[in-house]
Amino acid sequence: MAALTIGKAARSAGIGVETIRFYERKGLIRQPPRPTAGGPRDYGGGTLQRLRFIAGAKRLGFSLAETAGLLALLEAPGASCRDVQAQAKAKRGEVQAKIEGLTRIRDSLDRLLGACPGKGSLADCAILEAIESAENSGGTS
Amino acid sequence: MAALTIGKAARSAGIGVETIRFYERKGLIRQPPRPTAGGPRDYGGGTLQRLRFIAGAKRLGFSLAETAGLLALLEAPGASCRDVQAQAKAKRGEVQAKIEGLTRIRDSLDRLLGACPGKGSLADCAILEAIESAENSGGTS
DNA sequence: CTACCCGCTGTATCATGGTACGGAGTCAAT
DNA sequence: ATTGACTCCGTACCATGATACAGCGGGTAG
Repeated sequence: MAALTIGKAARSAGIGVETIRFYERKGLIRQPPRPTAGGPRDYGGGTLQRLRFIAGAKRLGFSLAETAGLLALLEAPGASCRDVQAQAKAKRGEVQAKIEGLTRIRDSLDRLLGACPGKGSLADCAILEAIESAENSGGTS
Repeated sequence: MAALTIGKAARSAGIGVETIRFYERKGLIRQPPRPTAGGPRDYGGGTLQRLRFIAGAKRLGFSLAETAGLLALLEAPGASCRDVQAQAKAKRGEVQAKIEGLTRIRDSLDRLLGACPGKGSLADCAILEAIESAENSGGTS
């Protein structure tokens, strides 16, 4: 396993060098020690794995703080699968709520697009009128 | 129409005083002139209407920059309903794309929740494994 | 030998949408 | 007369997730 410099690790994880350093500052990963022999730090092994984990969690909608929690679980001695499942369930609920909010917004837009003549002066624009009178249903922004 | 101070306008529009000043700094609304007679500025009439408009646009998912565009249309001499409709259609597309991305995320979470035993040690956790190997489909975050 | 890329470090900046605070002035009620 | 509520103004700060840049040093390629 050839030593991975930060640049190679970044490319391998599909993120930027600065992003890795940002994660270090945020405590998501530990900065590898400088080799006693000098030279660049080694981002291979567990560190690269953690970087990939962060990328994967991000794809699933986890925030960095939540991802940090999952990473902490990974290292907790008594952590169980149930803990992870609870996090995933909570996230699923959040995502579902966002979907519902956005769906309401989309439907409102559809309704307005249907009601708007689409030509002529602004005075006849159903969309602007609706925004002004603000009788649209609220969404989880 | 009794003169609306900034505080009353804020309550009336359901936002904070600081938020109104923030919108002024951002150019979304013009700061009303100080009355020659002294005393507080008057946020009634068109200004309050604009504040409500901003709140309505926000509920429909428009960003402040986009809302500024809509407000500019409201004042443009030659603006037509078609311009507004184009913005709304574009926003609908964005919202739809976000919904699809989130739906993929939700489905991934469902799949993982189904595959995960939900008890036992982390070594058996399908969720963590999946995050690490990152074979989940990407989402529009 | 020099250019150039890379790593290392610290700090600054960006976008987004606000929120908070300090200090001064004004106004009405007690 | 003093308190309290409010405005006004400027500036600073928050979270989130990065991104950029300056300045130093080492190794390699031409």
